[in-house]
Amino acid sequence: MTGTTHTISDLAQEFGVTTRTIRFYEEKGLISPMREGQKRLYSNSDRVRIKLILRGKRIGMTLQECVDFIDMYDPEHNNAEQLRSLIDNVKRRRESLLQQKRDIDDMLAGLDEVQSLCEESLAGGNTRKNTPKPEKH
Amino acid sequence: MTGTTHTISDLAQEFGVTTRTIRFYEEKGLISPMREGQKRLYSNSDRVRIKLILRGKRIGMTLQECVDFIDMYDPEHNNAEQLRSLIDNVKRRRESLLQQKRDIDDMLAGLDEVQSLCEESLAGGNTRKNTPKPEKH
DNA sequence: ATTAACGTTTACGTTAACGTAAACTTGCGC
DNA sequence: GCGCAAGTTTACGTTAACGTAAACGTTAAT
Repeated sequence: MTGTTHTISDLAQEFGVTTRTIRFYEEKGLISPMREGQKRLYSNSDRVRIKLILRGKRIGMTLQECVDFIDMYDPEHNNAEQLRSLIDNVKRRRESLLQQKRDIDDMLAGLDEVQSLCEESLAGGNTRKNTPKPEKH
Repeated sequence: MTGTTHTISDLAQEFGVTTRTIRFYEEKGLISPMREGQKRLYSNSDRVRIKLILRGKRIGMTLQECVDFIDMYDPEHNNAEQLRSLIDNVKRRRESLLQQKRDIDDMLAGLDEVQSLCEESLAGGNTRKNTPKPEKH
C-alpha cells in the first residue's frame, strides 16, 4: 500500500518553518522527496528526516552534523572496519551530548537561583544587593 | 588587592579559541577588558564571562542569546515590573533548555541502540538486516 | 475566462561569527 | 641597536542557513 504523502506547505506548517527552508534542505541533499509532475511529494520517511534535522538544530548542530548523525541510523555498514569507525563516531557524539547536558544542567541551576532571588525580592520588597545577615537588634 | 589578570593569548590558549575570537567578542560588547597602555588586560570576571559565552555556544546559543542569558545573573532589577519580566524570561529560557535536554536524551537513546547493533554485528559476524527469527532446523 | 491559492525555478541579498592579511608598535634578550 | 615574539588596528573575505523577490506553471472555484 502507498504510504501517506504530504505537500510542502503541510510540512512547513507542521514544523513551523518556511517552504524555502524545506527546499533548501533538499538543495543540500538532506531529503529527496518524490515528484508528482513538478510538485514535490513527501513521504513519512521524508517527514521523519525533517523532524530529526530540526531536533538536531535545536541543540545547535549544523545541517552537516545533522546529516552525519542521521546517517548513523541508516548505516552502510558493510565491513568490520566501517562498523568500528561508526562506533567511534557514536562514542564521540555521545561525549559531546553529555557535555551539553552538563552545560544545560549548570544553566538550569543558575536560572533557579535567579528566579528565587527575584521572587524573594518581589515578596519582601527587599532590593538590597547582597542580602546581608539578618539584623540582630 | 588587585586580582589576577590575564593576557589575551593566555585566555585564548586556555579556552581553545583564537585571539581574534576574543577581540571579536569585545567588538560586540560582550566583554570590556582594561588596558595597560595599548594592551588588553583581562580580569577574572572577564574570564568568567568568556567561559559563560563558550558554554552558551556549546548548546547552540547565538552570541546575543549568551549575553541575554548572562545579563540575567547581572540584573538591573530596579522595579517590580522588571523583576517580573526577568522571571518570565527565566521561565521561557528554562522551557527551551528542558526541550534541549529531551532532544539530547532521545539522541543518546538512539546512539545506544546503534552501538548495540554494531557490537552485536561485530561479535556474531551476522550481517543480515532484520535479524530474522532464530532458525529452527 | 479570470482570479486566487499554491506550486516551481533562478538568483541575488543578508546576518552571524569569525578567518586572514597587512601594516604598525612595544618590550625583551643578546 | 637589532631582531623577534606578542600585541595592536583596519579592512576585506568566507561559510552557513536561510530570506526575499521576480517570473512563471497548474488547478479549482467563481
